[in-house]
Amino acid sequence: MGVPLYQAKAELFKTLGHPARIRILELLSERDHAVHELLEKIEIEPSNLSQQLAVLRRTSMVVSHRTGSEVVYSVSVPEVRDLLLAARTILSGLIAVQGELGTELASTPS
Amino acid sequence: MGVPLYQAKAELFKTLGHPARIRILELLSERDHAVHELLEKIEIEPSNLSQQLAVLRRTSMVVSHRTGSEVVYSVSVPEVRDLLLAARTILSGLIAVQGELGTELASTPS
DNA sequence: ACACAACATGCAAACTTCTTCAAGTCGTGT
DNA sequence: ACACGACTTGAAGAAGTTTGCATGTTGTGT
Repeated sequence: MGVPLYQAKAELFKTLGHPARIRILELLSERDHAVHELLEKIEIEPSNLSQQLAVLRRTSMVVSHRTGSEVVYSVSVPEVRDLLLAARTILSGLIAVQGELGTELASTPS
Repeated sequence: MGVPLYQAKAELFKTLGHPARIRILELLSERDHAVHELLEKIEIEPSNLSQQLAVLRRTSMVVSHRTGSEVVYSVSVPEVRDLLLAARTILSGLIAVQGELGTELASTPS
């Protein structure tokens, strides 16, 4: 076996750990987008977008192909959408937990 | 609204983007563990483990409480397990994609 | 052949994260 | 009160990431 599974997982999550890359994947999981379309929807410099796309390409999370003068990107594994949804669920769980912690702190008698 | 959702997601994933933290969450999603139990199962220095636990604590992904002389950690949001499973699914999807890419490259006629 | 649009790449500065060591806190047993 | 085990915290250097600018590459229209 090559890399331990937990390390591969860590690298996958690290790849997702950037706001621009999240937005890209959210947009691509709706439908394919050309780079200039992404550029319209994400506030970021073109070269920066290219860098972030390169990161996603290196991990094979997205693939690209030229169509005439534009380059179109798509997600390579549709389950990415599930991952983003699971994240959303956990996020609401987390704010609930943080709420509890806050309440506890405010209402602790001693 | 505070922080945009995609940024909160990115931070969640960033928190997961470290092998030790993945292992911790995997172990804790099975059952609660005291720090010295984690230490037996994860190859890492005690102070480093503490640092990683602190990261998970800051994001409220885990909570801790003392029981006598030991400190016991637990996951605060059980859905974390789903996220780890989703990651595993995507990972197998990814190696499949990478396999395809390799094949394509090897078999391209021109 | 030339100019232009659409992207990608190289690189350096600014910033963040990781790792380890030394020092500190908090219970437990004696 | 003292020593010890179980953890946590602070700090600093090493390592990795992010961002933007300048420069390249590759198609398209003229």
